[in-house]
Amino acid sequence: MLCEAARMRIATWNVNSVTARLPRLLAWLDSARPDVLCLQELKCTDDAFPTEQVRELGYEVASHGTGRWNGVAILSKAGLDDVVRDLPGQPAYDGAIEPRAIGATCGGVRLWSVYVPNGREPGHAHYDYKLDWLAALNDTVAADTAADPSRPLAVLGDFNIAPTDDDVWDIALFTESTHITEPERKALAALRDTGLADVVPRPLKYDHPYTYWDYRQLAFPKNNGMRIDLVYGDAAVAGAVSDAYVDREERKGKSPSDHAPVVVDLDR
DNA sequence: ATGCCCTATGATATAGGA
Repeated sequence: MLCEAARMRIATWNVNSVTARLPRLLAWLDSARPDVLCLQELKCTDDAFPTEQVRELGYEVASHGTGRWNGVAILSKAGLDDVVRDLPGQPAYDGAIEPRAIGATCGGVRLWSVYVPNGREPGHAHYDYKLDWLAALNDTVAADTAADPSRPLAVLGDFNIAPTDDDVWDIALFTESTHITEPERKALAALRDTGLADVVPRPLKYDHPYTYWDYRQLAFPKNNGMRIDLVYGDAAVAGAVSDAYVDREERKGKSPSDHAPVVVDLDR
């Protein structure tokens, strides 16, 4: 059960640099007014995170960033407790534990903001790292669930996996690529086996709820997109969903991220 | 118009993104 609020809007957004996206981020928070926003690809240190400007809009901030790459955060107007940085048992890459996960409890809901490794290409060390990382995520979800089975839980973020062939604009172009391989999709299936469900958002336009469009080659106007930003919720969360959508408006205009926010409304 | 890649960095290129 959601403890503190009957209604709660949660969202996730890979902003591709929180500094470069700051004007759009602040405007979007002010208009969409999520209770909780999970961010990925901050590309800044915690010291450089625009904490004060986000606070002025009523959000508490827990960020986890080390600089040039990666970085995740949770912004909340519904409380921000029991913050955990990194997954327990998170694998290292090239000797470093990268800032790709942060967990917190907001309004009685356990939430994780995750930026799953890209994988580069099948067979690359980064691809094995991606699968190892997903296994650690699975263990984290299982442990969190075991710790308090009555507490709703959701994982939100950039999973860098298209769950089905329909989640990319042309599957024929992906035969040599990551994001669609069986081991990656099996990792998602394992996550579902822990009791989570893929909360599929509705698109605001066209037939597929893509969340990412490359900056190049007119991908957005052509709707050459991918659904890789996902919300995985347990039965309590999935059962409380009253609406879910991709805010593709945020992919338009001046200086957009290449990802759009995914918004999920919960109503018990 | 949704419009032909973007970001941060010991920066005059490069790594990474997906």
